[in-house]
Amino acid sequence: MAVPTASPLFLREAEIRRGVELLYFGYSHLTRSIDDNLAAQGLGRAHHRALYFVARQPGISVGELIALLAITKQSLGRVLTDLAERGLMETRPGQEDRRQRLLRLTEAGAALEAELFEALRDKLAAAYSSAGQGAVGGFWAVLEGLIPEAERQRVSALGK
Amino acid sequence: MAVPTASPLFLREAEIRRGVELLYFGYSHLTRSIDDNLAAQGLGRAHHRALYFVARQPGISVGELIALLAITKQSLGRVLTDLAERGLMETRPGQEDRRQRLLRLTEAGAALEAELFEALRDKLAAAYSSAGQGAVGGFWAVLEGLIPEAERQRVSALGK
DNA sequence: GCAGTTGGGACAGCCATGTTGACCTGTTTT
DNA sequence: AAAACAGGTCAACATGGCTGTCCCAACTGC
Repeated sequence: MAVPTASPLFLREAEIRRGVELLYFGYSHLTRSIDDNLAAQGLGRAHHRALYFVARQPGISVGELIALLAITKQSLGRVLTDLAERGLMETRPGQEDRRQRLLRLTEAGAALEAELFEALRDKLAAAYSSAGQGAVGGFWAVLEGLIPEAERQRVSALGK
Repeated sequence: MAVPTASPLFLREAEIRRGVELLYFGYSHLTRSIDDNLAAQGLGRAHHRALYFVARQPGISVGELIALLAITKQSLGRVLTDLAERGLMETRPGQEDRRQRLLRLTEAGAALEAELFEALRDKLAAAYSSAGQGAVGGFWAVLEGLIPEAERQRVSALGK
């Protein structure tokens, strides 16, 4: 009866709440850590997400980026326009399908992305390090479990 | 020289990017999983955060909640007003300091929070389960490392 | 080769949620 | 009694989501 693992739904409430909270605060602090730098460039988080994923996958099409970020054409269009006007991003027509606009960062864009990434890296590296090597795999595994199958492939493909 | 762990900053870029991406997508999917339910009540994510933390710590003061959420009095005030008008939350003056308005959920509020929590629990329990028991500790440990010392205490205190 | 679909851009307007600054009311502290 | 504090409120603004509509150019299939 009183076997600890016998009533997972009930007993795990504390573990679940802990996970929800740590995920919320961890995510918040990581993202906030670059807000000042972004604001100094006149950019917001939405700009950073575009910058980040284009850095990660140069030549990505607008449609693919929309699917990845799960936002609308309109929302993404705004930030892409801003980034292009600031000389941080540029587009080239696709070779196979010339309707596509393949996105890539300019040198300035890549430099900014690298600078922002540094802050993320420092924070996350410190967290990896304080948690210990073994923890990182668990961290990844749980987060992967939160991502629906279909999307998980898209995400893994980023590390292509 | 060529010891694998000898150049952490350089070698870990891939691991860091993986962490950034999984954290982003994992957090996104978890939060999106309750958006429909919230929207059906005419509420947004900001309302849920207030609901969640008041459920977690009944009798929390407005000031403490502001500190926890790291938003302004104005922003929080809007959602608290909405929640009170909908009969989901109520306030009582503090006994020791009668300037304080201590927050708690009404029965209806608690019921709604429980319903929303169920969805979070299902998603996160599935992730815990697919990742394996051992992974959960690593998941927590890395996230804790992302939270600044001062705040970490506030967060741990939630499980009081 | 023409029709329909698709990739992308752009306009207009709405909503949620964050921000600041100023000011008011009570209550507590000194 | 004065100052500090908890909280509420008003006004105004920014960001970044959303919808709907319309357009163009390029690709695809009959």
